[in-house]
Amino acid sequence: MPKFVDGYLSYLLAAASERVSREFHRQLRPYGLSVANWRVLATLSDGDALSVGALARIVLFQQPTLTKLLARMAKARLVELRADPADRRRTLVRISAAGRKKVRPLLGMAKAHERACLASYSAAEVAKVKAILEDLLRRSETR
Amino acid sequence: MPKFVDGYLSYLLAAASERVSREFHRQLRPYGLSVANWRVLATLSDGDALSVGALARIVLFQQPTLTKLLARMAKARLVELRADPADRRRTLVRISAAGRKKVRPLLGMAKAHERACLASYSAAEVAKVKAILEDLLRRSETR
DNA sequence: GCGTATTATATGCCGTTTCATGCAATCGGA
DNA sequence: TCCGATTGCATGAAACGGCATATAATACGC
Repeated sequence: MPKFVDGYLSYLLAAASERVSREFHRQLRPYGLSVANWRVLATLSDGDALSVGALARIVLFQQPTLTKLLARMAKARLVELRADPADRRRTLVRISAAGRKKVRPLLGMAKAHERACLASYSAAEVAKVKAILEDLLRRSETR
Repeated sequence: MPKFVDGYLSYLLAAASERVSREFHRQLRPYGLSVANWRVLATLSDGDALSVGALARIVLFQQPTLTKLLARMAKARLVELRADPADRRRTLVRISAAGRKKVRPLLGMAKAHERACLASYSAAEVAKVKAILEDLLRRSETR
C-alpha cells in the first residue's frame, strides 16, 4: 500500500535527514551532546565568533530558540557570549576551550559517518546530489 | 570563512528539508494545520488504517509524540482511533471524513510545491537524487 | 540633531516533545 | 499451559521550542 509520502521530495529529504542525523546522534550521546549542541559547536569550531542571528541562520534554529540554547551552553561553559563592541545590539558567540576540546574528536567521527553513509556511491553521484541540494538551498533563499 | 557544516551531507539534508518544508508550512497555516498534522493526514489519506507504531515510523515521530498528537487530532475529529480486534495491544488510526475533506486540497498543493521546487532540474536529475535518497533510507534501515 | 523606522537580541507564556517507565497483550520455549 | 520475554501503546514529569512581543541600539530622512 503505497502512501502519499512515497517518493515525495519533502518527505524523502526529511526522512533521509532524520535517519542520518539520528544515527550520528547515537554516537553523540556518550559525549553528553544533543544534535543542537553539536551543530553549534561544529559551526563555531574554526574559532570565529558569530552573532546570534548569523549563527541561527547557519544552524537552522529560530533566533529565540538559539538564544535559549546558547544560555544553556554558556552555563555549561561550552561557549562564551559577549556584546559586540562595534554594535552593542549584537551578542557575539565564541567556542570556549572546553567546547573545542569536547568537539574535536567528534569532527572526525562526523566525517567518518558521512563516508560510511556514502560509501556505496561514486564520487560523481555524491557530487551531483550535493550540488542539487546546495542549489535547492540557494534558490529557496529568495523565496 | 567556510564553516565545518559546509558541504556536509547531514547538514545539506537538514537544511534542504527545513527550507522545503517551511515553505510548505506557510501554505498550510491558513488551513490550521501544523506540519505534523499534515504528515499524518497525508499518510492516512488513502483510507487505510495503520497502527500507531507503523504510522510513527512513516511520519518520523517518536511513538509518545505521535500518541499525544493523535489524541489531539482525534479530539479535533481529524482521525479516529480504535483498538485492533486482532491484537488488542495495537491502536488503529484511520482518517475521518472531516480529515479527508481537510487534506484533499492540500495534496494537490503539495505536489505543486514540489514541482515548483524542482522546476529547474531535468527529470533525470530529479530521478537520480530521489533514487539516492531512497537508497540511503533503505540502507539505514538495518543500521 | 530629532524623531521614526529598522535591526538584533531577550523574554514570557504556553503548547509540545522527550525520556523513562508503566501496563497490558501476545509470543515462545519447555 | 505456564511463565518469562517481548511487543505495543500510554502516561507523567521535566525540558524544550515557537510565537508574539519587549527592549535596546543603530540607521535614516529631513
